[in-house]
Amino acid sequence: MRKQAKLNITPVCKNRITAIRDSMEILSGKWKFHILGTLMEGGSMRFMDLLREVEGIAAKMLSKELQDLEMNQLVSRTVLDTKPITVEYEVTEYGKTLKPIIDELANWGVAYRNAVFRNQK
Amino acid sequence: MRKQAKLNITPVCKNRITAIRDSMEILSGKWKFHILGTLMEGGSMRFMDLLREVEGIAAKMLSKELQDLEMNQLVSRTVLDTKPITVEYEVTEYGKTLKPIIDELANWGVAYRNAVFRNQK
DNA sequence: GAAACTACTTACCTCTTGGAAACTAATCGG
DNA sequence: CCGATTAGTTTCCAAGAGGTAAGTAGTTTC
Repeated sequence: MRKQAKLNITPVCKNRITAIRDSMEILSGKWKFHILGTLMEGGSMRFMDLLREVEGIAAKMLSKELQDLEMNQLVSRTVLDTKPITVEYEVTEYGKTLKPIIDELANWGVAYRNAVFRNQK
Repeated sequence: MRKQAKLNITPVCKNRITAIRDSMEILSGKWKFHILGTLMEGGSMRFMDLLREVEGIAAKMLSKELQDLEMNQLVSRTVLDTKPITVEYEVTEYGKTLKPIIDELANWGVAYRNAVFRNQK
């Protein structure tokens, strides 16, 4: 008799894995969490503000990532009728549902820093 | 007088952003969350089990990602002295501190699915 | 009229990610 | 000895992520 070695994880778990894949597809890339994190702190911000605040990002990347986020309704884009035209970006109500993830990510990163720091002392 | 347009986000926020970057560097790539999620469900699993359970991953990728995770002490590797040699992987106690992130990610992904489903109806 | 600021876009190029497939090496069953 | 199973490694390759730099276009300021 052949060894079966099937674990057959429950459907619930399969859904979990699918859910994780969905989330990560939407939030993939080097900059999305940074942009969202910054926007959540700063409220509504203009393009140039973000370019200055999100350290190291290039205009091209910022533009592309903002488009992605807008497409997924996580961020809203508002063109203001000011002297030199300005555009305001804001995290949508829906985007704010990501706050728990971002907070957990930030918490873990802080704890990681502390752990590494302690170990290297 | 030149316009200053400096937001000067607080140091607290800078740390937050740095923390997010740290987390994402360790957890980057297409498969880390999947592997961790699967291992958290399955307890200790062997290489071939993971290869079967983590849908779509290739041996090369699984091997590389497991090495990364082991290096960061998120997963432990134990060689067992069995007839055909087997290797068990397990999430470490430290790795388990990632559970909140993974849970939030899964929750959000489920909610996202539901939202899309409702909108497309 | 030149320079500067707004918000981008475009072109080009490089480096990394990740997939497919084949190969290694040890051991066991028949 | 052959084939299967274990846990990988190696090689080759394609696609995409992301960086640099320059260009576009409208408006305001000097």
